[in-house]
Amino acid sequence: MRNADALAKFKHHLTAKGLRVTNQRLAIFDAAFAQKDHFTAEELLDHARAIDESVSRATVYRTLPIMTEGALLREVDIGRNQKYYLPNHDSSAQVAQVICLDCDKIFEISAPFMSWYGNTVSSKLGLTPVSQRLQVSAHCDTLKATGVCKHRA
Amino acid sequence: MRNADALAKFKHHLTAKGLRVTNQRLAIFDAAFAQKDHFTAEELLDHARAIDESVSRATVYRTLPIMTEGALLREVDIGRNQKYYLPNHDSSAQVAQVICLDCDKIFEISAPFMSWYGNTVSSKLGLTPVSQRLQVSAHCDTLKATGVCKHRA
DNA sequence: CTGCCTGCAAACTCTTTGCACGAAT
DNA sequence: ATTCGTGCAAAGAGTTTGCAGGCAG
Repeated sequence: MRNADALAKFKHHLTAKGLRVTNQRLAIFDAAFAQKDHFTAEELLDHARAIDESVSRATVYRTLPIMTEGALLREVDIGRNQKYYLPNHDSSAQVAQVICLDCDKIFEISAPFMSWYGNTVSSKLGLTPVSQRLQVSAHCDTLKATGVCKHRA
Repeated sequence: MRNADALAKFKHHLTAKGLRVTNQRLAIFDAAFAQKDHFTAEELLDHARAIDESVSRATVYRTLPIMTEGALLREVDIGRNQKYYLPNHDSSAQVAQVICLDCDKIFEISAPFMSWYGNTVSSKLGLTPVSQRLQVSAHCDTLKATGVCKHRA
């Protein structure tokens, strides 16, 4: 999804929900879609403020769930005390995360079989799956061998 | 693992680490292993205090990582703002969680294929897997049909 | 006796919320 | 003109930590 398409989708999502298209929300959108990697709420605030200085932390926190619900962002919770987000360029993709414990990098990996698993297990319990998470925490081989984690930016 | 075995393992883990066997730690252990289901730190505090009134919140929070590291408890993070724990009766088991969004119950499900997945994906990235999490969030079919979630205790 | 362990309360981090002002429709 | 959105600062939840006294080894 190109940013222009995503922007149109965002505006459509807002109006469809009876929400307003404000400069702050647009700045937050732009800041989010300029990121190449996962980001936190605080990082998003910094970047959004670089675009529109008036953006406040509260508005970032209020906008993130709106964008997540509209499938513009994906929320990634890896069991730390803060959540990570990333632009959702393909909302149909089933993805898992591999987290490098040495450099803290999060890799998004295609995992198409995940939904099969969720359906199988849930149906046995009389449940209908809504979402799934598959995460692998791992150590860096290169770090162990050479003392440097090759993934570190 | 029967509680007596677990208790021996706990004491052994403490002494092996140069940690002391205190009444508070034993009360926390007993409280944890008396639970039939997942519990939070706060719930554990309540139960531990029923055994030894002197147990403080701080000691519970300081003991939980010790027990987790010693494989006496398993820590389950389902992306809420608090962690859940449960006695780790079989530390070799690969388990996934199915979370009922209607009654908040957490089901532990055997998922022996998880390690295969972790190894496969990690090796491509030059990483060695340490741990894995597979979680399915789901809605209750019975609730939808009859208005009552049959899993609710 | 030594030094780890403890309870208390304050601190911390991330996130949410009440309020009065401001802006989108 | 209405009503929603906003920034600010305070509150909130869960967890961690500094300190002075207490108990295990």
